Amino acid sequence: MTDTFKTRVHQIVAKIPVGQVLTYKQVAELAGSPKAARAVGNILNKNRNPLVPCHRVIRSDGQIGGFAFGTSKKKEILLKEGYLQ
DNA sequence: GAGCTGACATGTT
DNA sequence: CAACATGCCAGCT
Repeated sequence: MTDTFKTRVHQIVAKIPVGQVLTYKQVAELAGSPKAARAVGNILNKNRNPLVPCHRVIRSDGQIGGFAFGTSKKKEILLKEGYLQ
């Protein structure tokens, strides 16, 4: 199995249910590197796979963070998903 | 094909 | 507010 950090991040993020979000740090920790929060954002940013809801990954501060299609768009999606209100 | 540098959507001190 | 720590990717040589 291709158990690389990048692949693992994709699998974890793809399993996030609607209305729920994970932080970059949480995803990095589940992926096997609790200090690789930045790497998680990098993977989603460079790969931004349509199969991976990268908009469901936010900062540990509760901030939206960033988004390849626009930070405002990410907020809008979370609003629509029900995480925000 | 292999190695190095820079950039990045974070986090902690 | 600013600097440092940690990991991956893209581009260049």
